[in-house]
Amino acid sequence: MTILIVDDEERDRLWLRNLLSQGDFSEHGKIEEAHDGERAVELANKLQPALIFLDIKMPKLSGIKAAEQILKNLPNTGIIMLSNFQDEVYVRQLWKIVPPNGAFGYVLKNASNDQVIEAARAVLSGDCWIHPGIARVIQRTQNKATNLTTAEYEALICISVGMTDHAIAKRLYLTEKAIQSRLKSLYAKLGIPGRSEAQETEYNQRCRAVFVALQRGLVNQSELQEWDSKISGTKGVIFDTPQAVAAAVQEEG
Amino acid sequence: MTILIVDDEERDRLWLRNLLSQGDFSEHGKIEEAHDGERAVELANKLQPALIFLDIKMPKLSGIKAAEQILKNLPNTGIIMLSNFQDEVYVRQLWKIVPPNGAFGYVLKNASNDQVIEAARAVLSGDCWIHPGIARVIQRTQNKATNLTTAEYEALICISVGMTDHAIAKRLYLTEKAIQSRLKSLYAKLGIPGRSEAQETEYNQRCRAVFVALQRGLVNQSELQEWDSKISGTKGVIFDTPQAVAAAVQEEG
DNA sequence: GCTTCACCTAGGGTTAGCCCTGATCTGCAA
DNA sequence: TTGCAGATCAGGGCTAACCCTAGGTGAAGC
Repeated sequence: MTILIVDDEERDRLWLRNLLSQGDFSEHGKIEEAHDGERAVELANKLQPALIFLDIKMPKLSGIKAAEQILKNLPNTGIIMLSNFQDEVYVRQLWKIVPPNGAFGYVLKNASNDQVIEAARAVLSGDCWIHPGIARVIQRTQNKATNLTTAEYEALICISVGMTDHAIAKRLYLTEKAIQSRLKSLYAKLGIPGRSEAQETEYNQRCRAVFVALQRGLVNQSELQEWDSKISGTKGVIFDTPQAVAAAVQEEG
Repeated sequence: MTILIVDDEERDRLWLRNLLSQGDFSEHGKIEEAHDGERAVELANKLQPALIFLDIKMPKLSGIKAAEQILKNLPNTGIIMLSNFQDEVYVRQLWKIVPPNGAFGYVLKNASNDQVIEAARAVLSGDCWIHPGIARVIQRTQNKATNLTTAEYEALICISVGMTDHAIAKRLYLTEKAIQSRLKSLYAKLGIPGRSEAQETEYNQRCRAVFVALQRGLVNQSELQEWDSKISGTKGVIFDTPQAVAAAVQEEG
């Protein structure tokens, strides 16, 4: 049985390797390492490991995207994601790429040694193991009242990088009114009181929404940076929503 | 010579301990450990170590505050701060508490082993060692055109947690016009174009300012969380500016 | 003394963003 | 088919947030 450890930080690779070799995992096989996502995909296809530890934040190819490519060829691979943060963004993304009955794990990097071992065993025997710290995050992504639609999520990202309603509307091929409508329901789901609620505490909803989203891990710093360069750098469609694609095509033709 | 390692993560303590014992640091003394800021201050006063490694983000007492207390009693202690992020907030805070000619270091946690050793040697021989990654951050804190005043920084924090101009003014015992004035110069220093500049890209300055500040590390997530609870929880003065204190006293009396 | 600089204040104007109602269209399910 | 729910769009009202100019204060420095 081969285990693949993928992380760009030497310290973390070392930590996992020591941990795993203390258990009985390495008895029947080897532990291999990769430093980035691209190499991880290569090695996974070559070695067909039973278990892969994948750091999320890596150069070249993120852990999420690497997992997507690996699972395309080898859907039975057990994958354990490693993350520093309990970010809802990542959980959202991960949920989309794992096969319905696939076994995967999600452990935070401050996990105890026992927890990592536990997660490894669970995934190897076909179960999932989710770090307790992000249990409520998962729940939130499945609760209808708090789970954001793609439309609301788009709007959130746009205001987070500082775009105006007008700029967002142009970007998404919608009217400003539509954006305001999206924002309104976004604010509601994030639980931000409006002017009419006459609360004690006054909020600038727009900024408050960004703040709350940040605290909940709906967006995070490095994700936002990517979005910012994507939005300011190029022209055309950002999100692959049907309307946007249609409008973009129509405009060019 | 005694060395003190302060970090709430076992993995990082282990990493440092191994690293230091490989060098020639532990020959003439011991390496001690602490798990949080309070314990660090205790141990520092008791052991009077020549060198202290301090993680910034810790429970009970942050590394910055711990350093402040330690340096009060033992100004000649060499202190090396450890941080995950190259955040300008921390550099700002640190700059205020270190003695003018004190020796200190600032290393990021993704530093190589050699860099840590190098930093330790430098600080022990009375020099400073700053991680290359934050060199430009330091430069920015000393550049007049980009360095924020305390007033602008206050305003930045307030809009970052989502307060309105009105709420900020009430909180800081100022007029809304004063807040707007602060914000205006803040936007200028952050390089955010206004409506009048008629740029291609339109920005909501308020949100954009938060975004830029976040990317530069002028504010960060955990800092903002603290500010938020401080602001929404209590009434009265937030920042210790003279006017605010005076106004608060006058109001009560 | 004077100058400089950072900061607060003020007034008056423009606009973006939030609020409400209501209409249209879609897809989904009873 | 009917009804329900969601998303989009519209118009009109309101206020917070930005823009400009300009005067006043206090501290630091020549």
